[in-house]
Parts: sequence; structure tokens; C-alpha cells
Amino acid sequence: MYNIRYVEEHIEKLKEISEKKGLSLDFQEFARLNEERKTLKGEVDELRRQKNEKGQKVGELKREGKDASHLIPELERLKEEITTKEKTLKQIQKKVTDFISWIPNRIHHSIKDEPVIIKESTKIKDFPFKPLTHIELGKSLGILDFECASHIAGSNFALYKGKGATLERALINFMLDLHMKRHGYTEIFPPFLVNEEAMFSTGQLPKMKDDMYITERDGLFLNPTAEVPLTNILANKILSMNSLPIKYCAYTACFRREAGSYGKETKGLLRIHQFNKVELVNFVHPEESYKTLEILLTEAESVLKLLSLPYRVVQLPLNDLSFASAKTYDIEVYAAGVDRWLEVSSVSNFEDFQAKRAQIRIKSEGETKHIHTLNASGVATPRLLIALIENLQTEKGEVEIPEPLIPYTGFEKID
RNA sequence: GGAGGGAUGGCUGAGUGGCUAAAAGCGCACGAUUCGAAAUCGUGUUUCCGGUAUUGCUGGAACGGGGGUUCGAAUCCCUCUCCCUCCGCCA
Repeated sequence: MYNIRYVEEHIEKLKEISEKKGLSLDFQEFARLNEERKTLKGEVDELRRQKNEKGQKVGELKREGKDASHLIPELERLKEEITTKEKTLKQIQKKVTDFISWIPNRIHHSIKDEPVIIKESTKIKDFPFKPLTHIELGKSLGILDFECASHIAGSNFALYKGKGATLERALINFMLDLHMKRHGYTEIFPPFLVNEEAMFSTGQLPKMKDDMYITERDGLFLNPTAEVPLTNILANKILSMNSLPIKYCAYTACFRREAGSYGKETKGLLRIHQFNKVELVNFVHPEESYKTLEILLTEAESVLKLLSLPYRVVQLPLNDLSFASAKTYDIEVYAAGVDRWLEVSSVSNFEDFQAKRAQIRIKSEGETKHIHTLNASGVATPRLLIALIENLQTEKGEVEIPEPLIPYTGFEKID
């Protein structure tokens, strides 16, 4: 969320960023409204000044035991005029701040027009047979039942069963332990439902509203990512310099309507309305954030490394960059059955964008300033599970559980 | 769901109608002292908006959110949110 004066002084620059991120915002209209706002603000302030001055006089006269009634009509008139003008001013002010809330975050200078593959891990292993998809394996092994899920909830929901459900749970616990014990995260178990303010702070609102599930009675949002509750833990706080960095990780179920997506992109576990994800959020000093971004990337990557899954890291191009992000790496895992690279993690630096919306600050050398926030999926399970069962399937149609996961599953293969 | 108590600056906490942007303490910043530090002393220390000008002056607004009473509200009334206590219900 930009400061109004900053917007006023950087219209061209912000217009350019908005366009690059695919938003056509009417900055001319903004400039017009803002001028109107300033004029009206001046008028209202002047009327208030007069009113305060006269009101004070009434007080003085009354204290001296004198009559002040001759001043009242003028005060009534001023009051009325202020009320009217202020109502208009408030409307304009709201329009202006609404407009500003739609301006996306700035873009880091390293961002290119095309995706850049930063690194590619182990090569994809050759199968001596045609690997099956997770949908086929899920059915034959009895561990995934999409038909059943759609009867209970609707299309594009998943139901995990037996060893499938256990494997899902094992993955979550494995990842949480990894980040907590090896990467120094504080584990959090937050609410899955969040309020509108929280959604606004992290930048999901206003832009992504159509993609959210909202509860009817209370107007609460089903969180689309643990980034929302985690980042909001520190909303409206002023932190001391030495409390940074703060690293929170959490598992939550994530809920997304995925409005507008359909077809084979959504088959099986590829894109579902409810999924599980372990999320990492970092709160850092502004000067540290790009260094932290690289660390976060390696922390997220380590999940795939430990499970020996083939993956690559892509630096997102301009037109894929999200509303709130200044720079993002995607981690994609290869899945042999569907023969595709699947996004399992987004690693982003939001710089001070979310911190400004959420008012997360530090006091440093007597001055308060906004910190930087970053997050990474560490990682999302549906596609991780796809990669796992598709890449580790045997010719007999069984799935071998990788070594580090066995203590969590309690079994070595799914058959 | 019912009854009561509460929400004030980075923190603790005073303040029941104008003299309060807000006491006091803590913290923090700068300076003095010191070889240096601690202690001590001094000064400063909320944010946003407008005007003017530039590191200042000036006007307005904000004491959980919204509304009301009043010439005038941190202070009185209503309402919402959150926290605490008690009762009820419940996994």
C-alpha cells in the first residue's frame, strides 16, 4: 500500500508497474480526484479552524459569566457546512484509497520478460516401462478417490484413503520437522479462517476476491495460503531491531475457488480447491531481504532434495509476477506419469509491500520504518504427492517410499 | 447465548466536558561527564492530511471501529469488534 503523496509524485512509474503486472488503472482519474481532495481538505480545515476559534470564545464568555448566545447561530451554520463538505471529502478520500489499494508492488530490477531457469537438479530417470499417472495409480492402489470427493463436496476436490491418507500426513509432518529442526523455524498452528483485514494486508484483496471462499454468516475468508495468518501475526506491531529475523512456519489446509480454470490442467490432484501446504514466512530487516530470498529458496528446495525428486527453479518473468511480489522463484517438480513440470513452491520477496499494508515496523536509530516480508511454500503437497508416486512407481504398479519418509509413514511401499 | 469490567503513545499507566497530543515512569535517540563504560545530569522522542517552505513554520484530524448528545468529547450516550471475570450451552 503506497502512501498517497508517494503515488502523487510517482504516477508515471506506478502506471508502468501496473501495466506490466497486467492492471490498467486510471491514474488520470486518480490525479483529478486527488486535486479535488486537496482543495476540499483545505476548505474543511479552514471552516474547522473558524469553528474551533468561535467555540473557544463561547467557553471563555461562559466562564466569565457572560452571555454567549449571539455566537451560536454562526457556529450552527459552520457546523452544517462542515458536515456537508466533510461527507463529500470522505467519499473522495475513500475513492482515492481504494484506487491506491489496487496498485501492485514494484518489480525488482532483475526480472526479465521471459522465465529464466536458474537451476535444474538431477536428470529425470528413464523408465523401462510407460509410467502411469497418479490418477491411474491412485485408483489401482486404492489411495485416491476423486469420484467420491466430488460426491461429498464437488468437482476438483480430493479424497485420500488408506496409505494415501497416511502418506499425505507423513509428508506434512516430515516437512514441518525439517523446517523447525533444521532451518530454525517457529512452528505455528494458525486459524484457517481469516478476516477481511488480514486478507487485505497480505495483498490477496482486493484483486483476488473471486478466488476466495467466504463464509456467509460471518464474512470470514477460508485462507488460500498460510501466508495470510502467518504474516498477520505481527500486524500493527512495532518490533525491536534485535528481534529480527523472525521465521514462522505452519501447516494449513488452503482453499481456492480457482475461478476460470478447467480442462485437463485440473485433472486429478493437479489443481484442487482444498489442498495442504507447509508455508514459510520470514520477517527481516530491509537490507537483508534479497539475501534471505536465496536462503528461503534453498530451504524450500531441500524438501525435494531429501526426497530425491527431480526439480528445477524458475525465476518468474514480468507477466507471471503476483500483485504483491517484487521477485519470485518457482520450484517445479517433474512428474513422470503426467510428464510435466509442476509448480510446488513459490518463493517471494514482498519487500515492504505487505508490511505497509499490515503496519509491521521496527524502531531503528530512533526512526520507525517498515520491515520486509518474504514467504515460500515449503511445499504444497498435492503436486509433491503426484511427483512422489509417479516417479517412484515400480513396473508392478507399486510405489516405493523414499528413505527419509519411512519413519513418518510407517511403511516402505504402497501396494 | 446472558450479566458485568476493560481497550489511552514503543511499553506500563494517569486523565469524568474546554487550560490534554495527552501527566509520570520505563524504553529509545542525541549531548554532557568518563581513558572507555555503567551510573548520573540535560535535551529530544506518535501518526496522518492540507498550506507554505524545504530539513522549519502553520492549519486540521486521530485516545479500539462507527454513530449520537453538546458551542465544545479521551471524558457523557448508543452500537460493533476484541480482551478479562461470572453464568449457560457444547466438541
